[in-house]
Amino acid sequence: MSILASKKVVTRIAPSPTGHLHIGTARTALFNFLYARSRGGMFIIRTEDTDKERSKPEYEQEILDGLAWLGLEHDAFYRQSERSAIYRHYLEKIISADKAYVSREESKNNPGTFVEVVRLKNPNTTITFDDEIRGEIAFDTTELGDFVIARSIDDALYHFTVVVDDHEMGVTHVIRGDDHISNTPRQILIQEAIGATRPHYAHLPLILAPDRSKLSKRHGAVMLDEYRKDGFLKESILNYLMLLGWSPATDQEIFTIEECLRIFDISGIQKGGAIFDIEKLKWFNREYLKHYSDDDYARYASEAIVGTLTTMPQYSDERFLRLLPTIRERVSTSGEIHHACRAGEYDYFFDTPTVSQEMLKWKHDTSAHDALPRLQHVAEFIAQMPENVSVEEAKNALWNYAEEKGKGEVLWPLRVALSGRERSPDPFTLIHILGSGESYKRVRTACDIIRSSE
RNA sequence: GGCCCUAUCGUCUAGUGGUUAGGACGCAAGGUUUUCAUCCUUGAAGCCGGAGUUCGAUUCUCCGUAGGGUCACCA
Repeated sequence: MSILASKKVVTRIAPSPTGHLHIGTARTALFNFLYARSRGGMFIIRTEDTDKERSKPEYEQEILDGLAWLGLEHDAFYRQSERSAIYRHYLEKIISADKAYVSREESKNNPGTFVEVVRLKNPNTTITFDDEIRGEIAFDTTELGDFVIARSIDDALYHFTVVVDDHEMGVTHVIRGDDHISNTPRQILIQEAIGATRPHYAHLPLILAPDRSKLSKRHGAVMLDEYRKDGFLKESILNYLMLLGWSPATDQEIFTIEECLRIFDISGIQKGGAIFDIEKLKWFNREYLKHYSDDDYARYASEAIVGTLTTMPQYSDERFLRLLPTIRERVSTSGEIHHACRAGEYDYFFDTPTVSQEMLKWKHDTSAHDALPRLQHVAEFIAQMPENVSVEEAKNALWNYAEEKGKGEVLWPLRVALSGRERSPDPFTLIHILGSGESYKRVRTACDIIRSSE
């Protein structure tokens, strides 16, 4: 093993706190985290806040919170705004080595005023680097010219600070988005000027919108926080992001973070960009939610329901707890529960529904009156059930009668009488959730409605 | 436009110089003790195009085409 290969791996995520935590930043962080951790290395977070105008502390906080929520723990944290002395040191060093120079010119930001920017002396060579994902990439740097690396001796710019920091922090692997490929040659030029060793580069394919352009706000939710608020679990997000642009070369799709750590390798990273598919993310979320205990799911769901129902069920409300399995098999996220509640989807479990005659008909060419004797009979069965009747008990009590009279003839009007809806869980489940007393009342009400039309 | 990158079902992907090109999401049909959902089964759906190398290219090479990224005193 060579000296270089045995060197401790150091990776970093270098977000600029100029906006919310983007889902793509989260994925880049994940890959950096996995690569470092799977090799016993270090994972650094470095806030690149050299743009004083656009950088905001609250964005930095959100980024840190988001990554912590995902469980991507870092070994070190740096803030570029606190490192200007270091940048100045390197700037002075390369200026005196005649590899960069101060140039007095008219400010582009403030026309009319003059500033002393620092420009790198471009040796005008062709830079070739080996990308771990794409192989060899060559650039002719002539067209870059003597580009600006600092607004002033005390105010270094992005390309310069990145190179100095990666060098100072011993970063061995720069794993970042595809959009940085064209930045790489100029950063290598700076490395050579300050005498830094070149790190390994791995440029990740971008996360794309459905139209194959770079995923951005106009495509909908791109912030990690939005998914978090919608009730996506960190496990689902991590698992989905992991498989977006990376493959283990097996059919396995569900991974714990420990498994990811064991099998992750750069060689499995795709070259082409990957479209973000919310449907697949939802599927992952359902999968992970399946492992929740009833109690955990109750907590998860009740948070989404707060304030959405006309009659607010308490966490301890028995009826609400009995309803949960039904909700669970119908939604992917707590956000969906929230929307369904707001749309009144679950109101009939807590408030008496309005039952229409038309809907009580099993077949359109029949009359609602045909349902009357069935419902009256069913009401008698229900009257004999215990209040906390189970789904099985309800079914056993009614099944023979339903078979005898025709399942649709009995079960359809019963289900409508209980729910007031075209679509709902089956009547036995409804009786169980509502309780036999409430169920009896609703069936009697439906009978009254039919009679009142005569 | 210059430079750079990419190309297997709609989407995420596996894979090979000779395969019935595999899986997952989604979709469709059928079934699971009426509807919805769940679950099960089945199905439709793909190698961007053209040359070249080769006995044989989805796979290798070149050229197109398409898409994307990037061209700041932002990061």
